[in-house]
Amino acid sequence: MAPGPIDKSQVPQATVPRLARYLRVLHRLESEGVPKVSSKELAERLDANAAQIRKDFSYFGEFGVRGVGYEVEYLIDQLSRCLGVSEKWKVIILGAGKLGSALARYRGFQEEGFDLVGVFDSSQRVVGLDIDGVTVRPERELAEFLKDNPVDIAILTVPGEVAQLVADKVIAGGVKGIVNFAPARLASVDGVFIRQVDLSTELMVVSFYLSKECSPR
Amino acid sequence: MAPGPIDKSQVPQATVPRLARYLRVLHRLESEGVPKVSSKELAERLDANAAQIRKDFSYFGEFGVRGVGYEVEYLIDQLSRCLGVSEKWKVIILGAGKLGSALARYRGFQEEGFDLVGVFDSSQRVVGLDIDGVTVRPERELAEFLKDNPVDIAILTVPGEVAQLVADKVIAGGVKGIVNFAPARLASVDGVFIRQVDLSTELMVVSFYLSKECSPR
DNA sequence: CAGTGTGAATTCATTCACAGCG
DNA sequence: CGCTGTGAATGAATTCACACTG
Repeated sequence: MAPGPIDKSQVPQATVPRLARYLRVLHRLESEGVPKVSSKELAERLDANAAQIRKDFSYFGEFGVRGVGYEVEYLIDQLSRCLGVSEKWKVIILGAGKLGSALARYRGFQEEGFDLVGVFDSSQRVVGLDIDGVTVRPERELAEFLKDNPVDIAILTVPGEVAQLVADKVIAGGVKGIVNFAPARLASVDGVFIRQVDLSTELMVVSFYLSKECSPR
Repeated sequence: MAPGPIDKSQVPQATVPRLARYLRVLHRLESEGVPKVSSKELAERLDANAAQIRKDFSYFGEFGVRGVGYEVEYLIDQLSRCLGVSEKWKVIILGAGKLGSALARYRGFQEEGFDLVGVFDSSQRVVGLDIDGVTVRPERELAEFLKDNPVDIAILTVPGEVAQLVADKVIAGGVKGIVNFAPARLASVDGVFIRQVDLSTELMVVSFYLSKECSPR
């Protein structure tokens, strides 16, 4: 498989977040000094199906050695490249409330090729604050900032009512990817990838499975 | 359909988070004073497929009127009941770092039947702090707290290294649902529902779709 | 021979299309 | 008539099972 550049639209959508999880486990294995791993061992760590893991890899190439398994370091390199995390992405965070500043400090982002270059907020109360070395800027400077500093990805942690407004601004400024934590569906735009993350939905999913039955009426 | 209590294991897993999103849109419609809505109108608001929405509802009952549509208020009641959010769930948050306290303050949780009854942290630096009326308790008091105050759902916002440890403690204390924000897969336990939420995975998914191709080697 | 890579089989999810009802 | 509710058709994702290789 994979005799040349891969067409990403051929990769099942469900595969993509799994690749990220494989990568995390592999990093852990690497830090434990484990040199190689089989799909079966990976599957146990992830409680997943070994065939699923192999198939997921197969969309991108042949990364293993038959009868042996996968070399951890090599597999990390390959998956990182496939996921695009070996490139350096410029990221900004819109909204420096609790969630925004939690994300700004989150180490996982910085470690995986995401370079936080700005945090913006419209409230005077937080503008000027320093979050782990990044100063919170006033939102009215956003458009100008984007002119001078091309940004790839915007993380939206603004209130739902202004999410679409802010999204429009960053898209106008050339941002090509958005992770939206605001509880508001954003209008889709050609050439811009939008990922919706819904914290309260997660709680409701848990409550669904906890409430034992659902008697009608 | 649905002549009696519904068997939740019959409901497609993909349906559950969608119900939560339907509910949010319906609440918005309600606050706009809209009395009824068709599956087509809902679909437009959500950019989803109208048949999908009707089918999702059909797992739980017949909520609409043929030729007319759905009464907004009635539908909210029904879906809330199906999702279990009309029950009152006792929730604790483990880990009062930035993310934990962001979630503690998040209004959406409180509004939808989730009652935050405690926040715990192991660090002296945050124990005793007040987060919107809830005091951060020392984690060593967790087991005792759970004995006196039954808790349904635990939100884990602790570092990945201690996530399993903390999860074991809350499960021992009778918690039946966990939303885990720590980047660590938790061992599954019978009778305990665990939902993994992965913030850095979301960023990687975006980076995947942004990086235009993935040339091998 | 152990473990990958992958067609084929299966399961799960979405969408279509229309009968049936208010 | 218009819109729901739902079997049937399609499509996507997962799992099986085994040929193949180092």
